[in-house]
Amino acid sequence: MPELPEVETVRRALAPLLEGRTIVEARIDDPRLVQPRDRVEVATELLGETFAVADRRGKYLLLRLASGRVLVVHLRMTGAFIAGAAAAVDAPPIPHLRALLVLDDSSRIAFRDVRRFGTWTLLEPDEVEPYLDGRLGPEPLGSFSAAAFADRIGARHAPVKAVLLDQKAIAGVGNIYADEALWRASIHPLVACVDLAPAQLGSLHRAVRAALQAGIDRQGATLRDYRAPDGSEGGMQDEFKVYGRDGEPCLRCGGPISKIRVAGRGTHFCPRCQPAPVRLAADEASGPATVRRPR
DNA sequence: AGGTATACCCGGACGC
DNA sequence: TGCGTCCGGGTATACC
Repeated sequence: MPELPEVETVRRALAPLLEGRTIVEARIDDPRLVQPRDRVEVATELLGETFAVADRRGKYLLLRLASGRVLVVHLRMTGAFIAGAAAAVDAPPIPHLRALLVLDDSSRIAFRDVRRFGTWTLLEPDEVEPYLDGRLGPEPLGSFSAAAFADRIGARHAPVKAVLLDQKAIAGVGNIYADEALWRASIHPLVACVDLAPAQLGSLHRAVRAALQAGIDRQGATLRDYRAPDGSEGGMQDEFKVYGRDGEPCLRCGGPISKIRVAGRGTHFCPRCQPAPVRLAADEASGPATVRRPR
């Protein structure tokens, strides 16, 4: 599922295809994509617009238009752009096609979405900043200091994994990269942020940035649905330290990776390298046998 | 009130 | 073969 690294990969691929191009045909097939707006209305507003810059904030793709309006796209679980040969007129039909843009160079930009959770939100210039600021915390790969990170999450009582998933805390981290970052920082996903030592907050800050950057460097992770607009797969899934590796040996200590549920999400970690919070010791008898108390 | 937990949307994958 | 259950991003709603 697309998180920051996947969305950034999509942005980089779309930018040269979109920037400077004018929309000569716009079609929105799925009313869900733009609700509560009317799909014909949105398509009509897009028609004749020229793409200025393809930008990103967190997991949102910001397709800035010459008029100052912005098409804010969220891929959610299975949303994907298809451009180039796979979207050409003579290409085979695209399953789960939800929208289609034709540009003034005759190229086509298709949007496919199996689960239909994806959204296209067309915002007026003055709506963009309030929209994003109301939903997102700071950009983790921007000028985001360890001190700012600690200020932001250090007092939270929720499990650190839940806080990493909170887009208002830090933008762009999803389930996969949260697990990867916690492993890199050797922090148990259930530890409350407020219980993290200053050094741990520092190492988590570094780990979040490193995990996301690794994802971008490998052009994202393809588990089943994610594809870049040209249909290519990412390579990050081969680099995962813990995600999807339950039962397999930890790459640091050799012990078996565990899987539990945190904040309603499947959570992978190494019980030996990422020691459980003391608070959990009482639950140990009823919990999974793999959860160990730190020594 | 503030923060946290849960239901919900949707449809493919999986298991019985 | 078929049906029920699971999964998950973000938001609305419930909860404490």
